[in-house]
Amino acid sequence: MARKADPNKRHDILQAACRVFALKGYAPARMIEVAEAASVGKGTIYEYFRSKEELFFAVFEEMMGQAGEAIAETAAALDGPFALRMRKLSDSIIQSWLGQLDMYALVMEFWSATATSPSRDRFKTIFQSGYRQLRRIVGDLIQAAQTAGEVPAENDAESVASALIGTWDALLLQAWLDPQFDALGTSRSFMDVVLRGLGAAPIDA
Amino acid sequence: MARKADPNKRHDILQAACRVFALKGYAPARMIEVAEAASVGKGTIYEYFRSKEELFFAVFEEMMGQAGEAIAETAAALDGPFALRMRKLSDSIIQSWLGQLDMYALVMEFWSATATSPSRDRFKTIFQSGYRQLRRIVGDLIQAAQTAGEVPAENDAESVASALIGTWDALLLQAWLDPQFDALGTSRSFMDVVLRGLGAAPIDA
Amino acid sequence: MARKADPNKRHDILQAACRVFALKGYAPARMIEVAEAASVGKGTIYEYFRSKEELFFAVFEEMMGQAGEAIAETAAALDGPFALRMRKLSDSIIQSWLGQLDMYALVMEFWSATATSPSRDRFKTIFQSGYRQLRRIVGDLIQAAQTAGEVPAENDAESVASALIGTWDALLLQAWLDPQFDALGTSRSFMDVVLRGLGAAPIDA
Amino acid sequence: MARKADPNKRHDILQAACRVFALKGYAPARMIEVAEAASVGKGTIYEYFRSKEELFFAVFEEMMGQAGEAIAETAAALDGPFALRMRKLSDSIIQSWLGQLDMYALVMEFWSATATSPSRDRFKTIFQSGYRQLRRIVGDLIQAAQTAGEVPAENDAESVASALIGTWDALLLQAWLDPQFDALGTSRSFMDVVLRGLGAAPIDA
DNA sequence: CATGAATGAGGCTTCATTCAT
DNA sequence: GATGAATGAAGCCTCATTCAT
Repeated sequence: MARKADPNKRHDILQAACRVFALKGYAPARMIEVAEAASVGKGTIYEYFRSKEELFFAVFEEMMGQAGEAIAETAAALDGPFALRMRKLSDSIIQSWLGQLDMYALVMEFWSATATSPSRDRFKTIFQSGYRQLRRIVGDLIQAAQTAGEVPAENDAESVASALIGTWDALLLQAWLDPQFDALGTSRSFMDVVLRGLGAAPIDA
Repeated sequence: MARKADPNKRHDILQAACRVFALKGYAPARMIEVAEAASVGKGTIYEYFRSKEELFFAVFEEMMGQAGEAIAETAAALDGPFALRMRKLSDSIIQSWLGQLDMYALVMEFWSATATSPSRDRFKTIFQSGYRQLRRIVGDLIQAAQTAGEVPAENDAESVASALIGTWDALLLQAWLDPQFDALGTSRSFMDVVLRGLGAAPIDA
Repeated sequence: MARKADPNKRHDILQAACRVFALKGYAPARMIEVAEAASVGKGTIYEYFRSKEELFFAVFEEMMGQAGEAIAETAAALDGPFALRMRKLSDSIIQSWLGQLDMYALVMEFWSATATSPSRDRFKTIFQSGYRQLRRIVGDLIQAAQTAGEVPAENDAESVASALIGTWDALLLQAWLDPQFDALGTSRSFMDVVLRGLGAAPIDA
Repeated sequence: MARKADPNKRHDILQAACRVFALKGYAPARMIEVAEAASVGKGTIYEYFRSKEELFFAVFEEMMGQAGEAIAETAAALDGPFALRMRKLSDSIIQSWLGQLDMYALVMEFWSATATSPSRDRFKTIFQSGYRQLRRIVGDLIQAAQTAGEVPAENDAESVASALIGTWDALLLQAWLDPQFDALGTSRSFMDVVLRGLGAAPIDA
């Protein structure tokens, strides 16, 4: 990824591409639309990105990186009893995405690219490492609670972590599908069940 | 009379399109590939489907319809105590999709179409009704157990249903992303937690 | 022109083709439209006509033949003084076409085919012989009057005939272009001038 | 700045399209042929014209505009007695078209488009205004002569104008149909008759 | 560096024609 | 003979990419 002179311009283009890809999808998006959205000439994009595909991947990397950082920061700031920490993490993830639900279309495009893009492997790798990171954060949270004796150790922390991540993902998907859907409320109700299943002390008791 | 219309031809084309779209994705898929996969002429596709878009939507409808039927059948055949019924349903869904994991790429194309296709609304409608159906099946299962006193009524059946469905979805996604991922095992571990959280009697006790 | 068994069906198809070609033009007309207009199967057309081109040419031949016959009949029935005969012929031609002005679109298609069709020569030949026939009829009318001493012989009957034919043609064109245009009145006014120019006694004197 | 837009390119394409449409006709003409004739890439045409249809219409507009201008100029330069002015106008029109008789095929395509093109109305409008302009020029010429007492006022100038225009049109058509046909001689003979009919003093007397 | 005019590969789709029934 | 399902050649047009300015 040869970065050219003006890093601002690169970033502008990335931002513009993000909006355009989110709105139209990868294949239907036109390079000219990205150029116009970034207020640059069509040729300028190619000064910063080798191709449409490359641009899309760069958007993907950027977005995943930011999402990962945001979660890592949130996780690092967690405190209080186990159930509360889990609730906070869950709420934070759900809420941050609810605040930019229109970006979910973009996530779908990323998944699609992971399935069928000529460079699907790059997409796959990033997605996998993202999942791995998230799984580790959640898994560590549970294991720490198990080690600390806050919850019994009988459950497989890894599995629960994987499943919870999936649940968040999917609740956001349903929210995106149906604006009426109460993703936050549903996630809280469900987290209560899961936490009880894990043997955690209820939050308010 | 002319060459009698082969009543299977529409279905053959649909099958072929399913394979091609799954393999290449909607936009990169070529009509000629579908034609060749179906062993028909390029023009023949247009005897049965107005356009590429229409063909894709038909594949979507067919697939969602079949998936819905399969789950409805499975749900109708459930018996035994609550925890077992849930486990059976979960296992059935996970296993049936694991058996055709390559079709998951297609599901992602459907999501992508739902986000950005010109006829996204049609996709959205089908997806929503599919989710609604599944939510009802799972929700009814839980409520029946609550009514029967098998589990306490304190939890919101609807929320748990929504979340569980999402979890299955997302576990399969992870399995598709990483062939090493044990979706079935993870789902079982997680279901144990959830069932305990719901207050259900353990399966083997 | 291999005529097949059922001459009625051939005629039906010809009629249908005439309507369709007049309405849509040669290139935009679809064989299926002709088939439907003739209430026959698409393949049936090919039992009677080798190709679309051939069908179009057959329509052309038919139409030119009928037009030629009609004019010949009219001409044969002319009587009275020269000016009256000319007026009658002129009126008859103008009126018969005004009665089927929508067919004028078809004439334009014929001209177009004469210019650019792969078999333009066949079209050209028919058109030329049609013009020749008409020129002879009108020319003979004038020459007969010259011979009979009804008008002076100083003018070139052939030239006047050619020009008059063109005038009728073009007045009908203007009528087709603009439904307000009074082709009959214009032709009468003009014929008066021409007849006076030829030295004919006025019709009403 | 990018490669500077060649201001002639639009015109070059128009010229090329003119040749190709004249030679092959609208429907059989291929965009690639136009591109090659203009020595540009296929896509370049679409930088200047939205579609094949649009290109064709542009050719039409251009041609009608030029023809109109040419006639207006000729008309403005007319002098001498009435009969001479009419003769000059007639000769000028006939001769200018005889000099580019191959363009007559294009005129026929325009007529055809006026009859059957999806945008026939645009064609119709242009044709009508062209006819109106020409009718006014010729009509004014006659009326001026009537006003000046050069010819009696008994004839309808408008009608004669309409008919004469049609006659020129149709004589050129016959010339195009048959290269042997002497359009100029015929038009002169006929003009003599018409002028005599109008009561004009003979040219050479 | 930035630009946008020019390009042409390639896709979707149409439709005249064929031919099995 | 009549039919219409099947076909594939061929065309219009799009749009990512290039490169002269």
